[in-house]
Amino acid sequence: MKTVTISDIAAKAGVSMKTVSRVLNREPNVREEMREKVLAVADSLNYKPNFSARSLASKKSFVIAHWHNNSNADYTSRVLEGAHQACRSAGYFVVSEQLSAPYYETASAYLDTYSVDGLVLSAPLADDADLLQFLLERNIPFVRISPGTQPGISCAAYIDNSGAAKRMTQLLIDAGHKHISFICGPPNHMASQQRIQGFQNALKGAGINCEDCPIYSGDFSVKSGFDTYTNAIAKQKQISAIFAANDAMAVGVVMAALKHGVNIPDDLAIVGFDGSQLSHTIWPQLTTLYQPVSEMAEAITQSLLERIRTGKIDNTPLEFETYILRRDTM
Amino acid sequence: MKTVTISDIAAKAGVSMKTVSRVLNREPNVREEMREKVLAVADSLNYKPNFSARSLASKKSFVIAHWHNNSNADYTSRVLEGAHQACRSAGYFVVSEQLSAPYYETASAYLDTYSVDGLVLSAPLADDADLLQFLLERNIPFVRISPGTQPGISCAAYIDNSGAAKRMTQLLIDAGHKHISFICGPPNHMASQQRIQGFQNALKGAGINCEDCPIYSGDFSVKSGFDTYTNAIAKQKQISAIFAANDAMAVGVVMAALKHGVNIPDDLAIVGFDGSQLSHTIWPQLTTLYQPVSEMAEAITQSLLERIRTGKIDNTPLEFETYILRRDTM
DNA sequence: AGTCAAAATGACAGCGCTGTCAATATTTGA
DNA sequence: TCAAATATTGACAGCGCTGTCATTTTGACT
Repeated sequence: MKTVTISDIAAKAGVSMKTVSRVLNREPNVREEMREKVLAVADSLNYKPNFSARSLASKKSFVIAHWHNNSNADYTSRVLEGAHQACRSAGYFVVSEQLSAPYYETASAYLDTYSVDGLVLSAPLADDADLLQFLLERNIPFVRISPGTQPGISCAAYIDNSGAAKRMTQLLIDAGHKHISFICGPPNHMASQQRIQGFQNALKGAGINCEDCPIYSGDFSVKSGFDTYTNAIAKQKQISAIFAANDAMAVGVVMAALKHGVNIPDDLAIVGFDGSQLSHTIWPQLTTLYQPVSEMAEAITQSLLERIRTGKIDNTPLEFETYILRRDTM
Repeated sequence: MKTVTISDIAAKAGVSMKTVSRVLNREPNVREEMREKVLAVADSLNYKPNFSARSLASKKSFVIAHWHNNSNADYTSRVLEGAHQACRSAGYFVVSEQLSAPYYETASAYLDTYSVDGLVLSAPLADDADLLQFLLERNIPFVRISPGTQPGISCAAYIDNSGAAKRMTQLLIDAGHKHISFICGPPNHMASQQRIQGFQNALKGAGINCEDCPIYSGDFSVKSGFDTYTNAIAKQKQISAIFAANDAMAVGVVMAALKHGVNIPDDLAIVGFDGSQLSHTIWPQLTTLYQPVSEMAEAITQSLLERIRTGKIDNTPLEFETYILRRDTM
């Protein structure tokens, strides 16, 4: 089966190769009738473009890399799914890579070997200062999902962390809780700070004494939630609800509370933040806040492709809606 | 910064482009001193090969696709990691794709658009008869991880399911359990059948009455483990241990048992099979059987690359060792 | 030294496409 | 109506590499 090339199309349509190329690449300055004729011929010949040739001639790779340093495979796979979705129609490949520290060195080695047209960075890698500076210097297009720092240096997908945390806290308050503990993530993580902010706003709005609502910090791992409950919260019997800044820590709290024989949610309500797979894998199922990770990834990847195509930089952040998934733990 | 090409190397080394190409591609029939000189010059010029050009000229894509239909992101990410590992040194890309049903149609559409040199299929996709036939017909090199059917049609990575299940069962028996229930996976899944086999072998070897040890079937999901315990096992007080054919179902059992107020492991021992991330995320941590998924993927990918490079087909299965991770639930 | 096969090397076309720039067609405006 | 401006199209080189096949070198054996 002979490969069909644009020169075959050109011959059959009675135009030049370049015109065929223009049509296929949606370039401007082609008459409508020409476009239609070429498209029809291409279709009749069952033409499939050759990426390598395109890539060689145009010096683009048609590869988008997704880099992460997140051991949460569920989160990563949702990001990847969205990125794929965006790339499929544009004819781009996505390769997903778990980057190892030191990030910018690994990145540098990677980019020496493979050529990529753009990068999708997901949190917390999206906040690695060295890596960001490196990418900026090398002038490699990148976008970020839920970065916590340096807003404005790239296009990014966000959720309203503060607002969402406030709504979640309000839910707890409405249920009558007055002693609510919050477990936040790493202190340098802006998203976590924003969630604390929303938590405290809700408390203030309801006239609840912040001193009754201690804040602890974990590291976003299941273990840190488990340990925080065990070491710090278990003995404080007046605390009737715990809000963890992500699902993994919330699950850790659930597990630790279960171990202490606590009745969930009657004696202790627990809520998380993420809408992760894990949140409904466990029993009791976790009440959490759903983030549309896959949609965020798709949109941000689309904007990356747009930037690559047009060369125009538009760093307007994309904000996404979240909603509470109310389940067993409150 | 001008791109360094093989013709630059050729000029500086005083040889022809073709000789440089031979050296760079490890082709035979190059004198040792020539090889060394070329390599030295390439290094001094900091030469980086151009994939597109190579690909265009050689009609290879240097892309390996990993296809799966597994919603278990943890498992998939471990496979991907291994595949990456194998491809990195060979200069291949890996793209990972969740294939949607009907598989062979999606596959066909995918291969019409993208060109790939080979495929890594992970279970249960590795057992889709239509897809396999399609790949065989199109003569696309592929390898499989833990296939349950049609051994011999491709190179594959295996573990000794029966032997491993036997060892795990023996552990339970040695701890004094005489009423052990087994939850298997989908009946057409050979790995699951082999695990049942091993379970029953151990029972027989210990002279335990199989009728005291009922077998139920789930679908490898957390929910099916949860439901099986709740609907079928909970009321059988004599059952003192449950062996689930994978971690997800075992976790479901743990969760359901927790919900029933059962004391684990004193009143009920539970063991899984996989060594998944999930197994140690929950409390109590699950005793499980570790499978070296990532290593399996790496080895099998290596053999795929070998087949692509040499054209030689060697479908000798690769068998891997497993070991029991003993934790809280038994 | 001479012969011949095998090993090593090189010349060169061309993979399929796009960028550049020149050529031609069409529209605009006076 | 005609020149100038603009839109559309085409010719062709060449992206960096490998496959093919011809040529040269080497080594083994008379």
